[in-house]
Amino acid sequence: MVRTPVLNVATIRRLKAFSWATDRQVERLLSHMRLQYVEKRTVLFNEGIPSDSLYLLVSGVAKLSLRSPDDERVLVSLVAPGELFGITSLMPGMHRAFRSEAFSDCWVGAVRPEVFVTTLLDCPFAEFSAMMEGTVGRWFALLYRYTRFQSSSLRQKLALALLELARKFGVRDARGTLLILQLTHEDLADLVGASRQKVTEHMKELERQQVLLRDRRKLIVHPDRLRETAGLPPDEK
Amino acid sequence: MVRTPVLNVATIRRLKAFSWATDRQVERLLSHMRLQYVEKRTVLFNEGIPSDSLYLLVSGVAKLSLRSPDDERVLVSLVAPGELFGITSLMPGMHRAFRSEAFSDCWVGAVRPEVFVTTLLDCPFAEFSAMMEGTVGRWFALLYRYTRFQSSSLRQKLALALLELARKFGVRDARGTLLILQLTHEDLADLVGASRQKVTEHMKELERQQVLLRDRRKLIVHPDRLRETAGLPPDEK
DNA sequence: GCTTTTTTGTCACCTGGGTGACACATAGGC
DNA sequence: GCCTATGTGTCACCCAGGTGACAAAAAAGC
Repeated sequence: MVRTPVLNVATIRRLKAFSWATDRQVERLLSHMRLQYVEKRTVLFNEGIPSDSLYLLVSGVAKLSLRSPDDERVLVSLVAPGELFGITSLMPGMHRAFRSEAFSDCWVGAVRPEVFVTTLLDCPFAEFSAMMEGTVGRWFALLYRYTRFQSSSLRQKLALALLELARKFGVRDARGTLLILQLTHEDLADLVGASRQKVTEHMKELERQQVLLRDRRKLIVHPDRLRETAGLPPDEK
Repeated sequence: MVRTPVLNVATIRRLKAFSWATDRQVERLLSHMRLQYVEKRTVLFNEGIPSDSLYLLVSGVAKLSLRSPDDERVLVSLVAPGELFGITSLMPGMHRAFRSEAFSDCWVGAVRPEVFVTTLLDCPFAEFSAMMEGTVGRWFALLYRYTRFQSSSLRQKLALALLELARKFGVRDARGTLLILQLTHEDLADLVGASRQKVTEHMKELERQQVLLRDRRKLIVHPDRLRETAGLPPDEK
């Protein structure tokens, strides 16, 4: 039998994440928090599902991970008691980036992100959320790329990096997506953490496979084929 | 001679980052924005310095990078026109995580983060900022670790990962910092993106070098020595 | 245009870390 | 306590990608 932990205002206020909140705020937040016991190895949420709750780890250890195309597991982070997680729920329309499961038996508190924000900050959730997207959205995208890098070959990393560049700097063109950027192979090498020479080799190979082509020093890429070589599902939207 | 770009309310509102703001808000923000021309290769800010401005890239391309201990450069991200960057300024007391320089000639707008937040969200900056730290702070720490991973050997990655774990799960102990966590070598391998076998080898070696020791299945680490093997400066605070 | 500098392409060679395989140690389960 | 499952330690072998070196091609200066 497991004893429900005591979750009172004083306990919460001791956490770094809430040290600046008033008693009233913490009280209100607590009244909206659903506390649940999660047994070791149980999955709390999976990658890709809509992100509609914010979690507070009360006790135990939680784990954020992802499964790469070739089924390698990447352990992104271990969550310590007192930490908030499931943070994608603070950005509009986001899906879970990582899978979360209990690394040990845990007590977890869940709140709706709207309640969390309006309680602690009293400003409309929609605005806060849009603000987050416009500011830390990039961090998130970067984190996503780097976690994927973890279990990728150089070729896949290049494809991943080029996809990101195409999203940011690409314009439609008869032959594909034109990157309006003068990138040297050395820049690409620094971006994917590889040597200049190997990048040259792989870029040549990608050209041969018609995944991309070059017009003088401008790149024209084919996003669909890039997704394929990166080992991603064939376009999500 | 370079012509100053036109920066009016209509232009700004077309950007994704501000699409949800009112004309009044954008107007007010613009009146507080210092516009500057930055020539290619010029450094806008360096890693480690206090973070007191938020930037909007008006035109051109900016670059976020970092220099690892062994002087390898890591290109973290290229910033496209319309994007905000220098986002650490939204978290309390943070220093710049990356160096930013102009990848091409750029026009850049700078605002104080307080003005940015209070104008667009009308809630006190201190609260917003504390909120950011408690929520996306972890993302930031992760991003930081992953960018460092980029140019590290397995040994260094392990040291980096163990340092992070020590910060989260460590308690002082006569012999060092005890990790209150049952971690298998496989967990560590997933965390640093390596094979279980090599992790075993390196852990043994780190034990031999007295960087860490094991008491049954609990780890006791020596943060100073870990920093050293990770190639970090000898403790920042 | 010509010259200098920067990029690209391609070698041959080396090494860190992945893989598979297996013996041994440890920790739970009951 | 014994048995089984899980974790650790250590091989021998292989390969992706790093390194250095150099030639050819493009760009940039002037």
